[in-house]
Amino acid sequence: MLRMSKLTDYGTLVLAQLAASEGRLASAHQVSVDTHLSLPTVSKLLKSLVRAGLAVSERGARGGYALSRPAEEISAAEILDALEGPVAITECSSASSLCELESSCRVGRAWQRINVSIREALDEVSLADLQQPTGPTLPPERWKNAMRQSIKH
Amino acid sequence: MLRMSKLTDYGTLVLAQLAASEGRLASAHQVSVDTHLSLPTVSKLLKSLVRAGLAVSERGARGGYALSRPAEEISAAEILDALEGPVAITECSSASSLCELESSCRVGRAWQRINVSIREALDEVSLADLQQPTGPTLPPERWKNAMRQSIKH
DNA sequence: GGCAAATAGTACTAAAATAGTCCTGTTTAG
DNA sequence: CTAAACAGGACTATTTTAGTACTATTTGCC
Repeated sequence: MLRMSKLTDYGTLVLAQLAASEGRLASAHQVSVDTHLSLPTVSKLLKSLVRAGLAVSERGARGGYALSRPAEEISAAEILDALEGPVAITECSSASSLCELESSCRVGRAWQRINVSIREALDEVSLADLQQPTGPTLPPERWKNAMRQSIKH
Repeated sequence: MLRMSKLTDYGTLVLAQLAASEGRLASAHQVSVDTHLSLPTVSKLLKSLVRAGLAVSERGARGGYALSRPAEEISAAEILDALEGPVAITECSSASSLCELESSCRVGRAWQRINVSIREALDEVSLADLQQPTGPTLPPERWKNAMRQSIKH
């Protein structure tokens, strides 16, 4: 269905929460309470985000997490990269013997072009945009459509 | 990793094969041989494609499959819709109680905006484009980059 | 110094989605 | 009437994902 995993979805909430905490450090526990996500899950996500460089941490008592950069400078593409690895529509059309067929390799390349388009779209949206939907809004009809699509199945 | 399923990848090969057969009907067996995919898998895919309206079938001896329309008129978006259901980055940010937090719902909406961008990208590429990579090609460096991304992990 | 509050890292389990196969039925040309 | 071919559904195995638990390390504070 070309969807991102739940963890990535949760991760966005966690990042949004950190963004809302401004300069202060937020503990995993605090984020867990604020987002209504379980502590182990939040903890796991925060660790990944630190490793990916989107968040910074301080250890010990009074420690916690914060964004490594302003929300405006964190793109949706980076969030996906951090939590599900690099965006890649196809897996290079599967290394197997298939690649001996020209047609298959051609197909693989074309999907890669699509991949680039998607990546560009993701690069243009920042965490700040994800928080504040006061940006350029779509006409109601299109919203409804998009919603219906995402709901059924 | 925001990738499409293997079946969708295979499905593209199958469609490309049908496109290559021009007006003639191709049997599932023939497509299986040409694409190097197993017969049951090809068969399953062709059935889905017919149900989705991308291919037409004729039953009985001498029956087989063909595209329902010229390859130029079949978009990548339709292929994904047919084989993995509607493209939807998030699942409406998961129906649960989370939606009571304003922040979460906001986040959900923003992902939907990204969703629309992706869909637009997918609408612009046709099956014919997927077959013939002689379209506007990207500079080598970008290709390499995209490749590296899709290979590792 | 020692305790409590934190993060870091890793390993494991359970659940869900995916891929792949098989079987049984129906259609149709020869 | 038989063989070739599609239609539909059910089932199994594999893989991925989600979620949890455990242990180690760091650091502030009394």
